[in-house]
Amino acid sequence: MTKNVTIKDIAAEAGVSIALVSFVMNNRTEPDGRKKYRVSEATRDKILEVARRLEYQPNPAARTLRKGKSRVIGAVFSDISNVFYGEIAREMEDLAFRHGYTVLIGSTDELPEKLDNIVNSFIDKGVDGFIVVPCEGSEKSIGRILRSNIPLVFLDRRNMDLPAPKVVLDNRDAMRNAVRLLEESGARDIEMLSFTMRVSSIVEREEGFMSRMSELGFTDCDRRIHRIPFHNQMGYVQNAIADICSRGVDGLVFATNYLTISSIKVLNTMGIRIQDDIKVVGFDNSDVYELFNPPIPYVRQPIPSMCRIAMDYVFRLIDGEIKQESQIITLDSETVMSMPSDSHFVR
Amino acid sequence: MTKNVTIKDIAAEAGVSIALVSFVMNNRTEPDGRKKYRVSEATRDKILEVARRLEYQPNPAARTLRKGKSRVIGAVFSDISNVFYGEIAREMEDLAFRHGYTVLIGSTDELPEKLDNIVNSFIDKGVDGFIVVPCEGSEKSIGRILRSNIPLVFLDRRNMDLPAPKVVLDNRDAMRNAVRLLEESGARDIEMLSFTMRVSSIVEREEGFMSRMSELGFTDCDRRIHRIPFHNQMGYVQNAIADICSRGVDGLVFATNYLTISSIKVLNTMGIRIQDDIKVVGFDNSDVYELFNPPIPYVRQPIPSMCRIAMDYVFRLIDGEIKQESQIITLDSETVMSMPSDSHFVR
DNA sequence: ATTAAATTTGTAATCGTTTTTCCTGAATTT
DNA sequence: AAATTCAGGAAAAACGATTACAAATTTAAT
Repeated sequence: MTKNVTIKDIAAEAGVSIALVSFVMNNRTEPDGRKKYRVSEATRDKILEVARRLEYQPNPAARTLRKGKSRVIGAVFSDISNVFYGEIAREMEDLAFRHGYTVLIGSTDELPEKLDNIVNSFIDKGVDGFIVVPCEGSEKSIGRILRSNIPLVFLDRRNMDLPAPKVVLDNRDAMRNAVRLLEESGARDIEMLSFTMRVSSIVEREEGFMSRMSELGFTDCDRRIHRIPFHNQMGYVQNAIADICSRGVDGLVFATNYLTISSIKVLNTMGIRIQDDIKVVGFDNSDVYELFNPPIPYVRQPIPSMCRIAMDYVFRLIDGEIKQESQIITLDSETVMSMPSDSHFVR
Repeated sequence: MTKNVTIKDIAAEAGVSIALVSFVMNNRTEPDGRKKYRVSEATRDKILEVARRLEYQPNPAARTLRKGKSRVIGAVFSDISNVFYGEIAREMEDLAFRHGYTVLIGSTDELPEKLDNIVNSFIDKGVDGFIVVPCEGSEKSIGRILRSNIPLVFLDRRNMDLPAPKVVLDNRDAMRNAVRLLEESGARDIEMLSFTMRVSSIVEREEGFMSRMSELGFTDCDRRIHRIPFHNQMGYVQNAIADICSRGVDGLVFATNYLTISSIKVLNTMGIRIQDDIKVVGFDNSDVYELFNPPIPYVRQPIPSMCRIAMDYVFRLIDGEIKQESQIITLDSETVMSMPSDSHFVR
């Protein structure tokens, strides 16, 4: 806003060249012991003193322009106000900070146009790397990231065969486990609530469901999956649940946390006793599970590991330690039946 | 990464000067009808064609360096994985996008050192404006923002008498309403669960509680407030709730959403019937409220308005339309009592 | 003392845009 | 025909930092 202190001002004030100031400010240590810029103690101290006195703040734009790196990561999720992504964002923020990076966040609402806007905007802001949860129809925008040569890592979904690491849950196995939990608690007539959206996570969870169900001898597995549109879902959930209950289903699994929670609300409102009239297994953690007796078991994603691995990839891609190619990193889910421990609240 | 297309490449390819390219790319129209750059249709088209063909992406750092504006807002919250801040973040993201801005997010965990780190990092990244939920002891870091002449707006809290707009809830009134809801549902012996943290929102909510309680004729109002430390709170919540219940309290209000939800969980685990053995009113929205019968009423903050107003201030400060000075914008809370359903008790 | 080597510091190019100033030739006016 | 406009465009100076290279100075070696 007002005239900011620049390296030049410091140089003038300290009576040295700007190069020297730059050197001191960055305190470059000889990387390989070879000859490098050295500064006498005296001048170094004087420069530092002046910098402090004038409250020097290096200009990030100039630095970025020169170095070609902004130390900003762009994270593109479905919706940051969804706790699942909220936790991911939090984890990434912490990891990024430890590496001197910050995180820009964008929510797509599963709309390719929004994703496109965000991607363009982030490229325009000069992010050094992307972490993206791709929505349906986002191929074109993702292509732009690739062509811009900005490092890219996919998270949560791998529904595009592009040369980038993909950090995902073993969704198939996760849903098989969910069904198994229901079996163990005595459910026999099990169905699934899912989205029509064809993204890998959803599709694979449905596959896991069908896989286990056919092992159990069911032949109409696909008919046991109820798919509702992602947008304006609440009405559809009500209808689906009403339909499911009318047919005396006694076990229910869900493709996402959102479906789980809204279904629980609907069941509750309808006066259907959860874990008694119908058994359910949740997907992702939620505050509501432990309000039931017994608590609603659920399948949990290892969010910290997912984030750590994904961020590690972007950093290494940015640093040029590895080159970007198609690879899939699959993480195991955890099934949780007891109450979460207190440590859950400690950060 | 690889050589990016610059304005210079386009100029060469189109056989014009770089100035012309810049002019066309920014499509500057004469601001006051005075003499300005004029470009013939032909050259304009050619430049645009070349730019498109070469997939030109303007370099944001260079632009920022030249213009002195980054079009990035820094948002500093307590914890982005808390739904309350998640919703705020989402709202801000949308508003920012409409104005061509993006949002950097930082979580302080109510720790002044973390806030300090975030603030420094954001200043270093060159944000154009700050929206901050200040935590205890963050005066020094906030001072740095002020001295950097970066526009600043406080959100949710106003516990610092500094020259910046403060967009806050009418916390006093909100909590008076919460108590009133309890009165109406028949509670007589009402207490409050709060944090030891002395930030304005908490303090004012406590004041509201005491204000209404003394109107009701209670003289020991302050003794009716249980304050627990913010960090590692779960154990404290358990103790506090146990203590409260042992004294036959029949109504309970909470200073935050976190306290509400964890208390509900504890009460539930202890086998205490909410709205029956003890009546509660929640603070901020939550998925859990409507699982009870009748649903737990709550006090809601007008998040969209808060964000709209706060963002409006930063934008106008950035544009120099207004000058930064101390002022407080107070918003009214809403009390929500959803319809009772025919659901059974959650237990 | 003289020269070579080592240490400290300055010069200038560069990163990619934006923006002010100025130049050219043609059209219009007088 | 000379003077005046004006459209269309080029040149160059910023913006603030980094960094290769050269220059100056000190120290060491003979």
